[in-house]
Amino acid sequence: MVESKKKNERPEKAAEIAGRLHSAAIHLLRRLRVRDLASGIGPAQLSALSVLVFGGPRSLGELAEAEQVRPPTMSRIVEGLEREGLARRRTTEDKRRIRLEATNKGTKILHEGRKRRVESLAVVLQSLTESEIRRLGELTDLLEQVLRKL
Amino acid sequence: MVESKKKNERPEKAAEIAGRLHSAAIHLLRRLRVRDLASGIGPAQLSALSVLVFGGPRSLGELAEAEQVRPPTMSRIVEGLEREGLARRRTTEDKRRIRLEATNKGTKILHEGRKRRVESLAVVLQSLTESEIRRLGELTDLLEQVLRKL
DNA sequence: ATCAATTAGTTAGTATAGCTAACTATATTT
DNA sequence: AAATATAGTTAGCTATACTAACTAATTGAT
Repeated sequence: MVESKKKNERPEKAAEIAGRLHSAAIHLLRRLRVRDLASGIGPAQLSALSVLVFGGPRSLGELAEAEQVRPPTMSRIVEGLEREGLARRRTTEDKRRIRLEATNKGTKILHEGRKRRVESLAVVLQSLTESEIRRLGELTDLLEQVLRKL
Repeated sequence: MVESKKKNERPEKAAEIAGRLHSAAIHLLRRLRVRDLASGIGPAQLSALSVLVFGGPRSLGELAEAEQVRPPTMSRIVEGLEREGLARRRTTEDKRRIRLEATNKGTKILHEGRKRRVESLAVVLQSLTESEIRRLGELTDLLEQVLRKL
């Protein structure tokens, strides 16, 4: 990467940071995925389930949108969740729609799995100084803010 | 989330940040993946190719380790890259080993694809203030540092 | 009130990406 | 020379993604 000291360096800096963030996200998930597997539930199922648990019941289309996948993909993900007894489909007044909700088992599994999954990351974070942890929290805020605009 | 004002709140804070970072990483990649697809090359192939392009040639085992996947998985990823003419296998002195290298086409595709993929993120970043971008850069440093310990 | 259009979800078929187990071929060690 | 170890591949399974085409239900227009 060639460095530029010209006055308009913001776009380059933004692009560089974007690339590094992207790469960091890939590697973070690769490492945490290992722990996901221990719970016997895939990352897409886990993520969808967490929406139901933390965000409450919703339709398949809404869940697909929240998870940024197409409806057929979500249909299969839910199929897996249902097979494992982690979520259920409920009929609604509008008979085309379904209402998806987490079961007690799903809620429990999620909390346990989430803990295990993020545990190793949390361990590393605890080795940081108080101020580094705080700064990482700020990064997360900023990142969440950026994601809402994306 | 219940807030705690007790003196030992670091572990909780770390766990909470770990969870949010995990979730943010998932959603960041989901959104950027959409642009990946435009290049007709999957995310695993793209990521492996970028190691070859930016990090230079290496064996299959080394690449698998860098990418945190098992050798059979990398074998298939390379198969795809080779089929598309983006990388090639070369024999080495030790005839068990292979040397993987990016082709010119692979190098070119990667640079173009990388740009397009991260473009939408970079656009959003540019809408932040100068100081927010700088802070995001600093915080990305911190995240990379954490990843090295993970 | 009926027929067309829209909406919600599923099914079918394809591709990528992950795993383990078992295999082949080469290199190293005893 | 034979046993062991290492590097990759092959085979077979699962999950996750897509588009296209389907069914069923609702809404809208005539």
